Amino acid sequence: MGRTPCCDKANVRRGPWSPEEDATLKEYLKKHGTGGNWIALPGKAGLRRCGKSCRLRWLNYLRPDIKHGGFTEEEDKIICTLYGSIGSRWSVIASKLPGRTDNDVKNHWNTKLKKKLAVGHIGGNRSNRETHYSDNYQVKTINNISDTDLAQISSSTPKFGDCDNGNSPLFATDSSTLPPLMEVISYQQHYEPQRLTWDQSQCPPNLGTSSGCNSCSPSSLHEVSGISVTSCPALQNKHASWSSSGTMVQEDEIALEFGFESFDDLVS
DNA sequence: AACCGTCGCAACCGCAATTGC
DNA sequence: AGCAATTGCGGTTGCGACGGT
Repeated sequence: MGRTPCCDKANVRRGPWSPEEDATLKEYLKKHGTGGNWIALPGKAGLRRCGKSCRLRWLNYLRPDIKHGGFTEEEDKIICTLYGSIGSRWSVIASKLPGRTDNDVKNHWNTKLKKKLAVGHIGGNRSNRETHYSDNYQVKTINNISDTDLAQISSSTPKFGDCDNGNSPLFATDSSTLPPLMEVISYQQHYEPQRLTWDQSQCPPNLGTSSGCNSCSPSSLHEVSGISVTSCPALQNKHASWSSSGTMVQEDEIALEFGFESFDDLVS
């Protein structure tokens, strides 16, 4: 027994939506709404589409309040900042950007912002970290970055959900397991940047979630604009830097990694 | 003009979470 | 409580547009 498919794939259309299909779906939703059941909707609306496909089309494209393309600098900053705080929770990030969908934000990140982040990253291995944080700050273009590098950049982005009693490499107290690049920029109420380290002693195990810290579990992320380091006791150490060598990373270098000219520019 | 590589976006896929029975 | 159906989400893929050679 496998999982029951959401629709009969042989009998549904796939690929790009035609204007007629768009109009049909729009018209139906205008008259009837979703009826609380997307799976049954295409049949009722006379569309040969999977319910999931209808839902996606509506949410990402047909909704009247959707903005497409043309992300502003302000939106870029918000995305970068939130990504630095919570990682790839696109729906949460999108909820802070009126008219933007999670798919839009995700695409924008993958095609534009990630590259901004990658610029300035020196290699994926730890031996290069000293170089990266030295005075001779080097810029590496996206073309020179391997998938492994990017994966490491991505995986090194701290997430509150990764609060796992210090076992996560992201927050390990053992500097040898620290990721190579990212500084943690916390999305505090006033976008106040924070440098964070992991204080294992402040996040006791068995607090009620499998991750060992219910203060910073994903469930606390519903209202992202309210996130602050104070939501996780283990993240309250605000002053230490995150660098295996102990070298404090210059604020403007952080901003550079996001493609901004200065740290003030990033957090303003 | 033809080819090729890159980019950006829409759509799909599969899994986890939620809901309803 | 347990199961199936449905929804939500993030990662990935496919493809057309575009620019460079």
